[in-house]
Amino acid sequence: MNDIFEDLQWRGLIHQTTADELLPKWLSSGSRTVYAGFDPTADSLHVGSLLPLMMLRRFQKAGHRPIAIAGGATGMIGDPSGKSAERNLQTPEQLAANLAGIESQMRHVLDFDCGDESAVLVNNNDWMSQFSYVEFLRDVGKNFPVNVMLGKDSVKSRLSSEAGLSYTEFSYMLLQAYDFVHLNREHGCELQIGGSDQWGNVTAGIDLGRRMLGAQLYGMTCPLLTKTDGSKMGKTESGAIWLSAKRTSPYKFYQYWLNVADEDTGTCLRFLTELERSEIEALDESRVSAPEQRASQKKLAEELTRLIHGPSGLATALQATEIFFGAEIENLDDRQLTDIFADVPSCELPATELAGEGLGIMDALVKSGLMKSNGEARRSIKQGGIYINNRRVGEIDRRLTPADLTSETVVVLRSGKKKYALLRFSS
RNA sequence: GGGGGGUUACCGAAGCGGUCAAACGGGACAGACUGUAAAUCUGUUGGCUAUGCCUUCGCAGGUUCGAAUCCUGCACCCCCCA
Repeated sequence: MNDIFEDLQWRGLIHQTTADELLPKWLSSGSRTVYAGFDPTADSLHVGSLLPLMMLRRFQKAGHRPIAIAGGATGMIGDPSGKSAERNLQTPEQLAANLAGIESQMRHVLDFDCGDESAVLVNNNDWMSQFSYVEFLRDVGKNFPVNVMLGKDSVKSRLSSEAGLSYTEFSYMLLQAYDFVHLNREHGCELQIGGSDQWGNVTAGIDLGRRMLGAQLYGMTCPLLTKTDGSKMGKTESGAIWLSAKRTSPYKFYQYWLNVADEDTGTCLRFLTELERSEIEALDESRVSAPEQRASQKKLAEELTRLIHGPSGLATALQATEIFFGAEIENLDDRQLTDIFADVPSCELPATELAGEGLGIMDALVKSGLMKSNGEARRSIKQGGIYINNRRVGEIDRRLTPADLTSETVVVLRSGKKKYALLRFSS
């Protein structure tokens, strides 16, 4: 059992704890059960969940038992953290499908089958839905002094704002607090971890545990993973970065991390990877001495892609990266191309188009959707912005023939630096 | 209800009878440079079977050899007075 507390501390992952003095000893003196909450509103987690997920992984590796709790019930109500839109109720089928998707992703990070320290995924709707309103008020609500609740930052800030706070949102902390009590009773869970914005909810759970069970529970929060400009990690103009390969291809996932700004990379390495301190410090150094090599970003992207998408996902991402940034495309088969160009639009054409004179390049560009009109295609070619299989096209009367097929049936068209389209010639 | 102003390409904005596919700025796209960054520089930015042809300047008509530009009606927007 290594000293997890010290490791977390130098990584900067400890924002606040409920027992600064006791916690290190408590963690190193036995196997504990730890939980963190996740949002089951989609069938995949996104990059924002990576930090708590890695936290659980660190605890599991240090010999503790992780519990991931999906907020099937609390997710319907909404944390009163300035969200404007009402949450929608999900059907039980949707929720089940989402949980299944999330669990399959968690399996990459957590070990669900290793005896005493096996990870567990639970859904708080399973026990919340058992309560009647009166029962909940009697068993749980009775233990919440309103003056304490009013003292929480999340409530105070909302009360003084114009938006106000609905009774439902005000009650949110009771639900989350009860989760902790339930997990303690059913699973012996004694520590809750979460983002620093969860502090109020975490401590509410600890208070409730003491009142209802007389139990000594602990809480720990991590800093939020944000970029230096204050925006959230994991968001791009085109949407969130997901952990599911279906929603975000391994290539895009890899590229996201490869493109992290220098200033943010050190934090990401500490928060999201398991690299040794010495290695991370060497990378910090490299960002000063040889920033153009971006060794930190490469390592970060590599570690995370391997963890989430496995060695084969990483291999695909690396191969795709090589191709997307210049390498000529050759010696690949349809399967590999399909993997690599997973995000790229493609269009089917009959193989006969290639026969005889072949298919005019301008025609091909328009049909692929890469260019809106012949005129645009003509311009781009003249400007040197069009490539076939990553080889620049020189003349506008270039024609595609079977010799241009880079695999059994595919020709790869590219406009500019990164815009690709596949033409599939089926017989 | 009365008076005035506006509606131009992706956006903003010139043009006020021919030389207008329409200045200029932004954006976007491409190229060079570069660290797959930022900045910078260059080019392009209605369509086509392309030194020409076609369709565009709120909508519908009209005047004229010729209209984004003038006239009439309609729609929408803004301002001022009641």
